[in-house]
Amino acid sequence: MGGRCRRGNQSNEQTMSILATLRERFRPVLLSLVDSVDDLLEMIRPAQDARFGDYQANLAMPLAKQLRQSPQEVAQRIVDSLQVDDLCERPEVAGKGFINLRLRCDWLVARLEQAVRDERLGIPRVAAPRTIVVDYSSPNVAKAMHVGHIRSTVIGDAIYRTLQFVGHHVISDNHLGDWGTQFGMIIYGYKHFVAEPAYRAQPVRELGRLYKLVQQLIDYHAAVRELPERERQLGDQQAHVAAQRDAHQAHPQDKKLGKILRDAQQQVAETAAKCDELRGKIAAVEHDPQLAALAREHADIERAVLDQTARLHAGDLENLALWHEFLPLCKADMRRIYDRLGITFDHELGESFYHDRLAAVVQDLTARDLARTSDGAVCVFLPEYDTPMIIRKQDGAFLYATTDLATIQYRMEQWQPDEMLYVVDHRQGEHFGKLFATARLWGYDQVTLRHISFGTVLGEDGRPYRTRSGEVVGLEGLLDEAIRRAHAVVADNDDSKPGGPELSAEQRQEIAQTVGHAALKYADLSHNRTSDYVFSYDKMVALEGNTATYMQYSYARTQSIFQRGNVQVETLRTAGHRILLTQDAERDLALELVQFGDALDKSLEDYRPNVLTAYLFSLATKFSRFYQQCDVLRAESEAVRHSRLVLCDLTGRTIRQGLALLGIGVIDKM
RNA sequence: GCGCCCAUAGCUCAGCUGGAUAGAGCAGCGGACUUCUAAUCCGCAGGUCGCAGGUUCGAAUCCUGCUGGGCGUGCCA
Repeated sequence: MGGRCRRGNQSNEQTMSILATLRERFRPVLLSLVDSVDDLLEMIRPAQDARFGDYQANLAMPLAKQLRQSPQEVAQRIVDSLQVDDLCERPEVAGKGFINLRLRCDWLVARLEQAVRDERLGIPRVAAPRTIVVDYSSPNVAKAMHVGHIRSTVIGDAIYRTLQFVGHHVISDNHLGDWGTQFGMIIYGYKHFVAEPAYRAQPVRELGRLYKLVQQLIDYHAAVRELPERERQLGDQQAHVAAQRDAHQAHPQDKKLGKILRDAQQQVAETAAKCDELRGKIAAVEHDPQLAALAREHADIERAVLDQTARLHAGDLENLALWHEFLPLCKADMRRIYDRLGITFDHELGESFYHDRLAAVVQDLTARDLARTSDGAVCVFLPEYDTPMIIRKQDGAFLYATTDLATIQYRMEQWQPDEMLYVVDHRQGEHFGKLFATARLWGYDQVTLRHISFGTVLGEDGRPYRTRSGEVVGLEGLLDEAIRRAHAVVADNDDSKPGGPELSAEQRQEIAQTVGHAALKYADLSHNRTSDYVFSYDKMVALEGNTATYMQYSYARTQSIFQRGNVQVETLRTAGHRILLTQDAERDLALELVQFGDALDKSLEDYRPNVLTAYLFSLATKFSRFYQQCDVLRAESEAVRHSRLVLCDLTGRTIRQGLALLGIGVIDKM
């Protein structure tokens, strides 16, 4: 072969992703034609259709305009002076001026043979590592984690792992909600309602019950207060609808009136639903004599809870002691779930950590004239927003925004990051917009602050995912169910193996865990993070098509071949076997393998894990086809057999590595 | 009212800063197990890319308007 060092000492091109390599080859050619070439280089991309080769450059068309020549002519000029003969076949100009590139087989082979010998599969570390803080998960420790926490946790973890793999200095920080009203609620609940034996037996469970109880009582009083106003509103809106209906009937063809009527009707429906909800909350308490009694005794519970919170924040010894007692319990409980998911953080600096810095933040912003008092609250007014960011309430309390500012300040002092990523749902977009704008005014204008937003997890009815009774779905139950279903499939498949079952009960259980957790994570990661997605157990654990299981299955097949063939993988890697790409399926697989780096680059471009899942799915598909069409162990010759074994090994390693970056594990046998 | 987001095949979704005949998976139909795991593979069928204009050599992609939906909107996080 010998082609792999053809350009040897020239650059680190050997390890660059293919796209980057191709772009560097185009750069000098384009620079000889025009001044600004970066946008044009972006127009080199993987071919959409195999008929157009492996890569295509679409830059001749826009260039033709500037140069006042025909696109075909421009394309031909570029091709004529393009130096790619070592890595591509002769480039072709096609259609309206597309340049089609097909990689040479010997170049592909050289790439692969290099990857075989490299622990990192030939993926280089970035030349200029950045320090990046990734802020994700961030649950309220006082509440059990629920379905709403999956996306932030899983997406954040995948971004963290991927950034780390490509060589950045990444710091993960779980910004726990450990200091807010939730703790005031628990403290109040503990002081008034605790069942001591239950607390001694299962403290977190009892704290959870207290939290819910206090919440219910607060909701009750709020509902009692709010209902009359809502009913009055409903009456007004119904009268409005009646008036609009008359108007509409008088002018049935007037579209505007029709729309006004529909809007009014919709408002009525919304208000009616709201009233029902409030009545439901009231009824739930009043129909239960014990709850009703508690509600009467604790008429002032809302204010009392705020008071407990305020006392905690003010350093009240009793409340602080309770907080110190509860927090480790809650955190340990939370840790259990993270352990199951295989997620760790470099730091868990919760809201409480920043408590001492909040007053200074407000003071500093005020001193710099960035904040001023308005209606008794300290506000930062921003030109691009109608409403200010409030950093201290009328009553003197600090807010989420204040803590976030203190957090930015701390992170900048402590870690001097180049970038901070907040993996938080899209509803907080405006909050982060204001936060970042304020931070920049405050002087943090060098760091890149980014809100990595994501959509809501919906139920199959298209509404935010809830249980049938309307409660949020606990994360732990979700995991259990995923594993239960995975187990059923694993057992079923094992039972139906041609040679009879191969797995022990323990193995099945272990596999079910890996497969179940993977299914849950993958369902999330494979969707574009910015869109809402419909959660479905059936789809998630379908275990076929574009799922983690399909990849895990592909991986298991690679390992199974080694086992059946008694192949020592270490020996295989060091033996220097040549890779032979004779069948289409082999070349397709080879091309896909070599594009791992491209996939990582693209996935990180906009922090979209679904780019990586799409790559892995495509790789697994190419492997399945190869597996189907090319005998490995019974290959026609030793040379082909070795070549194919090496391809299997590379595929297995790439799948394992790719899934690892998504926080998903593999199993040798399933 | 204002602001942000969304609308692509029966269903769930991709579609990268505008590029060649819009792609997957599921569901449907038809094939392939004496075979390294059939959790697979091959084929067929299925779309006026919400509607109407505009920008351009070229628009699912950019702009405007409209329709339908979601979310946010001064002291929650």
